[in-house]
Amino acid sequence: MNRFKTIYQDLLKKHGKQGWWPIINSKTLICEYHAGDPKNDAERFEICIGAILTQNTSWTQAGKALINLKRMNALNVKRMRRISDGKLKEVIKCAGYYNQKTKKIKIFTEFFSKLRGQIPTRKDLLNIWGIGKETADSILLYGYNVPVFIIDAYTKRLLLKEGLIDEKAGYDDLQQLFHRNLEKNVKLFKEYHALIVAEGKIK
DNA sequence: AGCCAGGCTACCG
DNA sequence: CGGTAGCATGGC
Repeated sequence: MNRFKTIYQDLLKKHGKQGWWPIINSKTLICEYHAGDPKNDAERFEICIGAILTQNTSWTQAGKALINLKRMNALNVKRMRRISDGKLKEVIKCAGYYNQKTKKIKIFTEFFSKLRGQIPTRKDLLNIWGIGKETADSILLYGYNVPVFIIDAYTKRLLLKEGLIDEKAGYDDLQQLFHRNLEKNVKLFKEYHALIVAEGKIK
């Protein structure tokens, strides 16, 4: 049993199942965690927009912005295209960086519409303005069930604390560590990343 | 009253 | 190339 697996088991024991990615319940307009795979393109689009909104922002704030969009029925390509930049800025304001995020969402929406149900490649995602490694990997893992391990600030802090990396390790270094020490299992990757965030939050 | 939040881009040397 | 300022609001 390697260290990466025991850390996972410890975190699972401590925090319980997280069930990411949260999806808005259409009736209650509440973000729910049920750990199901995305059922359709609408849910995938919602996950992608949520991933952009939560960049360097707490999910509490990103979720509010997402619900605002859901309430005005703008969480689909057709409506998102029609909404003005000014209006979009207004409703996502609570998630911060609203000028940049408006531009990112608009650009991403065009990309998404051209996918027509296909799974995007990581390379294509990274070529989109506003989509970096963490956002791309979040979209792939939670939106499309592609087994890529997501690295974030919490992940680095955790591995540093465990003495498994040094300070100068970068995103790709950390990702390789997880890929080499765990079986490529989508459910495991989803839950593990969520648990790392849960652990990171409480301090 | 600061500091931080589930990053990314642009620009600097 | 690696390093870093700027983006912005809300919660604590």
